[in-house]
Amino acid sequence: MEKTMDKVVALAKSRGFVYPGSEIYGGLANTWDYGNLGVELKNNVKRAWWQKFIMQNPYNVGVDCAILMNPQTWVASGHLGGFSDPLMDCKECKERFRADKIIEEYAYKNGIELGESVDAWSKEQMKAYIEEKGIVCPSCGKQNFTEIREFNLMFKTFQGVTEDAKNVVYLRPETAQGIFVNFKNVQRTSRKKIPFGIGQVGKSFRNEITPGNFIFRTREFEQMELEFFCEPDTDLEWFAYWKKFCLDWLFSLGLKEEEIRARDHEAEELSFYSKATTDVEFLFPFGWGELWGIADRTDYDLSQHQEVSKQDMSYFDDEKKLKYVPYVIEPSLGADRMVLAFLCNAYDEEELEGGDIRTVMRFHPALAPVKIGILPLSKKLNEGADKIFAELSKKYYCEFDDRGNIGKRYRRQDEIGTPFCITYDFESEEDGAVTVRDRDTMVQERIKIEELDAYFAKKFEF
RNA sequence: GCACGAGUGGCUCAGUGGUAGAGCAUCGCCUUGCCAAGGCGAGGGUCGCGGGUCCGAAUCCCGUCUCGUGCUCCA
Repeated sequence: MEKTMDKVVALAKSRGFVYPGSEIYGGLANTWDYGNLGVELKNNVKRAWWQKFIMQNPYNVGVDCAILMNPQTWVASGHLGGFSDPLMDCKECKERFRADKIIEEYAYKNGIELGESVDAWSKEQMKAYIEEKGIVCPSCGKQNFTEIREFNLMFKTFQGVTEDAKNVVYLRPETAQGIFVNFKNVQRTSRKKIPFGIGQVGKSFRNEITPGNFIFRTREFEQMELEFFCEPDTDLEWFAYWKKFCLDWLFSLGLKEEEIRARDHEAEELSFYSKATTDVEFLFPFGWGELWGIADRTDYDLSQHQEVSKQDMSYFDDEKKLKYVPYVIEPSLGADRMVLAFLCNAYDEEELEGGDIRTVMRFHPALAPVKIGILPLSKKLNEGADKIFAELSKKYYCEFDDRGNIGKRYRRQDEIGTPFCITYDFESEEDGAVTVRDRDTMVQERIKIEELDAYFAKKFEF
C-alpha cells in the first residue's frame, strides 16, 4: 500500500474531516475548515494533550489568553523589531531576495568586514549600500532592483473604528507571550512553586510566505504550548524530562517508533535566544516534518518583558532564599500538524477478494471521532437501538446508522475510524444483549445491554 | 511575486464544434438481512467567470479568477 498525501486529503474531504476553506467562493489559499468528523478528531487531540500535560501533571496549570495583545508585547518578544525581513525583487529576472542576505554575501565574498549585523540596518542604509557598491542580482547579474519592502510575519489589524496608526494591533504569532505576561498572575493565584508550567491551547497567526502541505503549514493555526519555569542551571535536566515526556505521549496514542524521530539542533541552527532545541518530527508522506519544538529559552522572555514593561518578573524561592528570573523550557506543539500526523498514521488500506481496495482508519480509540457505531440489523429494530444510542451518547460520540445493508454500514464506520460497532438484532429483543465488534481484532462479543457502560469504560483510555 | 500545472454533477473521470454522459456516492421503497449482498426507482451539472469567432462553443481564440506544486521566508 502506498500512503500519499493525495489519498489522505481526498479521504479527509469526502468523509468530513477537513474541507478547503471558503469553497463556494473559489476557496482562499491555504485555509481549511474542519468538518463534522474533523472537529471531533481535533478536539480529541487537544483533550488528550490537556489531560496529559495539564490535568494529570502535578506541575502544570492552564490559561487561555487573548489573541490581541498590547503591541509592546511584540517589542519585548522581538517579533516587531527583529523579525521583519527586508525583501527586494529583481525587475529583470523577477527573482526575490532578502536585501540583508545579498549584502552579507557580497561582503563575505569580497572580504569586507561589516562590523555589525546587516539585520539592524534601515531600509535606506541597505539600499544605499547596494547602490554604492554596485551589488548585482545573484541570479541574472543585472542591477535593477525594486524598493526594499519590509515583510513582517505578523498579521496587522486595527483596534477601534479608525485606522489610525495608534490603534494598530497584531494577531499573536505564538501563544507563548500570553503565558509570559501572565507569569506573575498565575504564579500568585495558583500558589505554584518553581518548578511549574503554564499551558495553553489556542490559535496563532503567521503570514508565512510559503504555506502548504494541506494543514501542515497554514497561516492560521492552533498551538498547544507549555512554558515550564525552572531554576537556572536546572534547565537541561528539565529539557531532557520534557523531551521524554513528549515522546511518551506520542507513542501512547499509537504513533510508531519508525515514524517519529527527535532531532537536536546544531549550535549554528539555534535561535539567538535558545540554549538547546530539539525537534520531534513525524514521517509524513511528503517527508519528515516538525511536530514539536522543544526549546530551552533560558530567561530570555521573562527578562525581555521585565526590561520593556519595567515590571519585576523574578521569583523568590523561600526555602533557598534565592531570587532569580526563571529559566523556561518550551515544548510547543502544533495541533493541526498533530491532527495531520494522526490522519496519516491511521490511514490504512485493505485489499478485498475482488481486488477492490477499501480504506480503514485505525485511530487510537481515544482519538477516534466516532467512538461507537450503533447499527440496527433491520429498521424494524430501531426502537431498541435508539435506546442504546440515547444511553451511550451521554458519554461517547456515537453514530446511529440504519441505512443500506449491514456490510456497507460496517465499512462506512471502518473508513472513518470507528473502533466499535454495536448491532442490535432480533435476538436482542429476546436476550437483552447486542453484538459488539472490535475494528482492529474483528472479534465479536455478545454483551448484555446493561453491561455496555462497564464494557466501554476502559476502552478509550490511553 | 515568478515559473509550471489544473478547473465538466458530492467524488473519479469520459466527452476536441451540433442543444451534457458513466461509475461510485446520496436519497426513497422492497428484502428476517452480520462484514463493501441484491432488486426497483429518484434527485443532482447553464461544463470556474467574462468576452470573441461561428448558423451553432464544454470543445477554437483572448482575457480574468481560483486552486495546486516549486523558489525566496519560517522566532
